[in-house]
Amino acid sequence: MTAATSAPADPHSSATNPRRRVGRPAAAVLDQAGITLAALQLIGKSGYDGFTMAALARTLNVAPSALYNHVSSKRDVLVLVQDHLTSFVDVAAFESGPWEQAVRDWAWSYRDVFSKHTPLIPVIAVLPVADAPRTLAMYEAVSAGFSRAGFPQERIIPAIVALESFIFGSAYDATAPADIFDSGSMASSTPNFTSAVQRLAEDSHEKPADVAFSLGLEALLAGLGALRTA
Amino acid sequence: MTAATSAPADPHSSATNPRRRVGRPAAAVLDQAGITLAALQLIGKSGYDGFTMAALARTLNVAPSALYNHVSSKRDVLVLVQDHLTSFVDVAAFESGPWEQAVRDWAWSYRDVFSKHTPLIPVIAVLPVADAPRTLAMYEAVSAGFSRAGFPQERIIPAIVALESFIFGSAYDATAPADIFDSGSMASSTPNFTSAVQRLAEDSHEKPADVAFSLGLEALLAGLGALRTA
DNA sequence: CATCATAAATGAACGTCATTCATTTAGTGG
DNA sequence: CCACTAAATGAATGACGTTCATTTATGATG
Repeated sequence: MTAATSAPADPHSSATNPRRRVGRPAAAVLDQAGITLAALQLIGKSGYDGFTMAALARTLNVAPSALYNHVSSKRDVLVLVQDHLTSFVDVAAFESGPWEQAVRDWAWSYRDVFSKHTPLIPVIAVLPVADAPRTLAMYEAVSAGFSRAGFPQERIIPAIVALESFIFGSAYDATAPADIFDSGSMASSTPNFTSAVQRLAEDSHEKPADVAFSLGLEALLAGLGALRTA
Repeated sequence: MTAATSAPADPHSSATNPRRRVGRPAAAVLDQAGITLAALQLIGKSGYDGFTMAALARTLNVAPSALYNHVSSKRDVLVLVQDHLTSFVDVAAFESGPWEQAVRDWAWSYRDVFSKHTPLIPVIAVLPVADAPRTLAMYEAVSAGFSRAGFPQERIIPAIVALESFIFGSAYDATAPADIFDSGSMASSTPNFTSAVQRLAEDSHEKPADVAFSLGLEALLAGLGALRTA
């Protein structure tokens, strides 16, 4: 039933793919950068459900086992993807702009990037920074910004971690279905909650996840900003 | 190699298990509550890696397929577990105490419960509240507390969502390895970050995750509290 | 130029899981 | 007493991640 079964003989066949060969190719077909880009494309096209080692190998015209010459596990690929995505997070304003706006830019872009990649969050959250150079570079830029803004050294990391925790949680929230708060048949037994949900729906035309993110971020900005020694 | 293989014949055998039978037993062996408790025990003993439908069935002296008469998928079991765990989250103070302390109690207990169950977070974050009655009850208690504390109706849900996002993200952070911020060989190229990490380690004797959680929570309390109309 | 170690690919296993299904059985309502 | 049905079995299925023996082109070495 599989493709391999229906085209059994002749591994040199150029009918299926002119570039397919056996043994070492003219130049290495694979490397980590190529795998990362292919993974990113595949995820974009098929989502994380369709993201399997077999599917990834297929887009690279390679056998699944070939991938293991360049990465040691699927998790490894996810780490590569994560680190690549981090380069799309906007830290520019930390170099010059005012602290509050820099954090705003950073936080919104960080959330937006990873709300499309929530399956990476369990990976990031526990990943030693040394394993992801671009992620480390992001932390350096952010830390520098906090330092310049007058934060006491020992508060910088906790403040960043707190913001990041909020961002990761919010990335999940941004993917929640619109009717997540519909209490259905139990509405009558939860009057306070139900009326709060209704009032939100009536009053606001923005996406609920954006309202919550904005509210929380501004609260954190105000609270954390108070730590600065001007 | 499996137990089934090594004890092939006679399903009525009482040697392996005196209670094992074929067909409908005197009373149903399984129900959702029993499955939930068994799942919780299994997770406690073997973690989420060891939590498989086969392992769950084994602890219940039942074939894996039998579970599917009571739940429709493994995810279903996770939802049941999640809802059960939610009953351990402390919402008592919302009924009487001052708002700030109620939120503190709630947030810390919420984080503590789910930091031991982070694989549930992707499930919770996207789960319609109607599918988890105890979770819905928690929201009702919290909403009531916010209402009583003088929050405008349309801000209650966003405020709760913001707090919850922070709590979920912090639950992940609480499980991170201690050396997560060790920048290793790249330390010299990230001076700001590295010195901030060092200063934190020197100054604080508490767990870094707790410092960050406290810092973020107090900032959110201050910022969100300002929304109240006394 | 011959040879040789090696990087890098293949494809055929494996083992683990969740899930499905035909079948069997034992209570229960008519 | 009988038909219905809830609830269990265990065998089968199909993904999927990963391993491994094997093969081969390539570049370095002599």
